Amino acid sequence: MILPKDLMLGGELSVQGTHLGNLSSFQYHSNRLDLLSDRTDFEFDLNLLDCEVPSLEITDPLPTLNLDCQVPSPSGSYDHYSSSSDMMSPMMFSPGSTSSISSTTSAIKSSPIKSRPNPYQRVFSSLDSPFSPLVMSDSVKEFRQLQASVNVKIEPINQMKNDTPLLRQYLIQERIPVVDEDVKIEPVISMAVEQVKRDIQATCNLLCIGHDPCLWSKEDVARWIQWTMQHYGILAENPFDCDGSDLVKLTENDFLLRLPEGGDLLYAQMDIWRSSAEYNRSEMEQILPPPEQFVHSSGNEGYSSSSSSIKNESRFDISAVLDILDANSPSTNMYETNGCMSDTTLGSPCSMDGMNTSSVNSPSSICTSPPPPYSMAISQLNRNNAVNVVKPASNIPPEDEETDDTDDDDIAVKIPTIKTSTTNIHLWQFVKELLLHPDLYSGCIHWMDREKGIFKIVDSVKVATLWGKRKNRPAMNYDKLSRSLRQYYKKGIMKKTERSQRLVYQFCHPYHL
DNA sequence: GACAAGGAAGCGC
DNA sequence: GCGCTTCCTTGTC
Repeated sequence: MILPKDLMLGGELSVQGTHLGNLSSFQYHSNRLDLLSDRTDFEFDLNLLDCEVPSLEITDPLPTLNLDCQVPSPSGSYDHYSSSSDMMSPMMFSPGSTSSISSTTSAIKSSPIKSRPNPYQRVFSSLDSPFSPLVMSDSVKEFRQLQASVNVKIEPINQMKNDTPLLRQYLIQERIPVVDEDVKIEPVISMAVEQVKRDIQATCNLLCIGHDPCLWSKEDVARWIQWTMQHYGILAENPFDCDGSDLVKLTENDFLLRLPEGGDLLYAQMDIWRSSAEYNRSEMEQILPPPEQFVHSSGNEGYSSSSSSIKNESRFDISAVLDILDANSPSTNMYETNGCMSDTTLGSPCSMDGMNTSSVNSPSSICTSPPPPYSMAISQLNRNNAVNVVKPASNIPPEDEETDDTDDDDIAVKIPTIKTSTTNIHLWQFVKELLLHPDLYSGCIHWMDREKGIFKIVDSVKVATLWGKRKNRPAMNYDKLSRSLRQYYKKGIMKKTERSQRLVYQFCHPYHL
């Protein structure tokens, strides 16, 4: 179940008269109910029950909220909502999942539960929950004792300094309790902001667009729209024929008018990007002296250009910092384990069965989104930061620097790649890149079943050649490339197709998304 | 012959 | 250590 984004929690949580702290969040997962307060985290295993889960009563100032959820049956499960998903991949719900949640709360009614990824959740997916869960599912008896009633008194969340819808959303979804004013909120804000930056940076790298939507060209907008729609499974033509400055002026209604199915999601994403850009601007204004002062203090006339250019360069300085953060992120490791992450860990590739955990998706019901396809690329940014400062993410692919005029180059040049990710890109990412540009590469590789991630290499020589150019391996051939692809079988990135077919490979969920 | 599958060693980061 | 790259063998089509 997804908490409506405008539902504010924070009131007292008591179970059978025992005060358990202030409720920060509650969630239904496929097999458990989580109640989270600022003191601890209660987890109930629904599989141990043959009865309905306890009802939650939320009293003033909000209307009563009655959640009447059925224990999952073998044929269905509750919508799954986990907090550890990886950023660059959409979190999905199991297509077969069902939910029987009824509510009398206006907030809930105004926010119908949809089997779609929550854009806010996706963005903030990679942060660890600050809670150490207290698992109480070992004993049915214990649960039955607690089952009697859970009374939640809701009190308005105190206004936070620097509060923004973005941060509030993060606090709620990442189970970070909203507390009294005297509690330090800065570290939490910092975490949220850094995570947003990291996610956005990754997307920028992937799409070769700037961080600030206001500065996007029409092409940038189209690229971002296409990418976002694809990741949210929105099947429609891009209805936005405008540049970034016009895009950011659109309201949610404007988005919905243009895109009734999914316009709200796109708007939410745009809102995040816009907020982040504004935050960056304010941050830069604090960090950077005025242009004139810059010139005076540094003596470098190179900085005497317009303030906008200075901001632009600074933006990439920040990227370098984010790269360092990214390099230290546990997300990569998460992918490599079993592909699934718990709610309290960072995203990993998981299954689309349960929405969940960041980063790309697997059959397990716990995980959710795929590992960020750009993680490696980002990790290289720091090393190549100098390049970035001079030439921010551009559409100039590595091939541009070569003098080779072969047809392959002509094609490769069109691929929007990032200089910094040129040689560190993973093969599966490269393959996806080709697959995502059927207009350019359908002649050598194409999807056979996009939903299942099955694709066919039509021209093995060309694909290998392109890969070799990207990796600066002139001796690359299909034999070597296919060997690398087969390595992905063990890693869970790809799998053998049901029926062995020549030159046909299949991505594991959710790497193809 | 082309390709699939996988072992093994090596390399660069 | 990871993610390939390279080389190799064996088997299938």
